Amino acid sequence: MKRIEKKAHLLETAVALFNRHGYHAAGVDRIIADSGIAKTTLYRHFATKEDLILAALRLQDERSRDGMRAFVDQAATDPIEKLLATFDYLEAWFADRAFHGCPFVSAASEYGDETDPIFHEVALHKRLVLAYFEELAHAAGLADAKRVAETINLLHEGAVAVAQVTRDPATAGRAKEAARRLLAYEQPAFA
Amino acid sequence: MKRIEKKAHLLETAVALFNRHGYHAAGVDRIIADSGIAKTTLYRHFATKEDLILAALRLQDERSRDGMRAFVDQAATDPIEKLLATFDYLEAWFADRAFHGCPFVSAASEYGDETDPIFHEVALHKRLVLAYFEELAHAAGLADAKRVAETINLLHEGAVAVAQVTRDPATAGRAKEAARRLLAYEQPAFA
DNA sequence: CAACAAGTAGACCGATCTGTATCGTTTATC
DNA sequence: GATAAACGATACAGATCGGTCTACTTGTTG
Repeated sequence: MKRIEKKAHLLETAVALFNRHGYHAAGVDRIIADSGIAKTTLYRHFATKEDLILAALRLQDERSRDGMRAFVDQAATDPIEKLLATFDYLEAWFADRAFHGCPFVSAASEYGDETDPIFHEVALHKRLVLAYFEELAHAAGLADAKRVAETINLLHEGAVAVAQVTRDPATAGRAKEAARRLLAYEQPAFA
Repeated sequence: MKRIEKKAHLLETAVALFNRHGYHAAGVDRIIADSGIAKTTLYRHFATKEDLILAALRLQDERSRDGMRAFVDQAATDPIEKLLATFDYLEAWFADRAFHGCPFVSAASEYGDETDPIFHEVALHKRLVLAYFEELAHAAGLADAKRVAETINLLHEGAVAVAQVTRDPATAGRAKEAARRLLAYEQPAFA
């Protein structure tokens, strides 16, 4: 492994352990043991464990939003169908063995103080995801794009929470059907 | 404080700390410090911390389901209106200072192993809540009560997750409106 | 009142936590 | 090939973790 890859490898290991066991339960000792990288090296790249958590969240924010956008763009061209395709992206995520619920919601549970930098990072991610839904709803020419985006967001978050406990990827499909029925009755902006 | 109340007081303190800080972060030492009860007494009532967590979850399962049922029964008589009233119950919960997301989802995040007794307790609670929605949907005479219940459940879980991060009790109202639109197009069982 | 159960305070245990210090080795770059 | 930065291995520090133990006090109940 090249030196430049070590930081990335540490982050990947941390992400996996944080998602699987939680942020408090996944200790630094375990992260270095699983990654095979020395503790000194970890603390050279990340000043504290909190820094490592923040970096893990930022990585997953970027990766999940880029991934959803890429998935949606190749799945559909019609904006309404794109909104619905976001649920197919969810289904693929749920089917992944590594899925253990939303890492951001989990982080908000363990660091729920609103002044905590970790909570702030979570809130930022959620705002950006909602903004993407709003972008799609606006592109679909819907009269109340913001409200539609909030509803889609509710169904997304609900599907994630339900799938976390039931381990059933089909949960995404049920959320998609609810979204389809709701979208069927939405009015276009200039009608 | 009567002796018999000490166990209950310990549980209340534990519930508050678990919800505020998470299950790993809320240590036994802090629970006894906040409750003002000796550690020996805690371990007389609860063999391990895991037992305490399980008891905290069972208490909240019972309390939340009984509370929702009571709230709904006094809020409406029509079964459809009862389904919608569950979102008003959510709104009151979100407005509570002590609200920090769903304690069961948080527990599932920190104890995500499916063989963990804590995860099992979470899954049980979620099944019972879903069964209640199904009971209401069935009473409403809806053709596909199970699917309707799952959709209501999705909106519930979504509202909780969104409110955990946004701290906005009005989230419940938005979920309620989505539920109302969906229910408006549902078919009765014998029509 | 006697007797027993329950509660208190706090020392203590071994394990684990985050983070640091030491020091020899590897790697990249000029 | 020299130099400097990065890495590895490991010991260590101080705090905290869940949990036990002892010795004493309080409360309940027949």
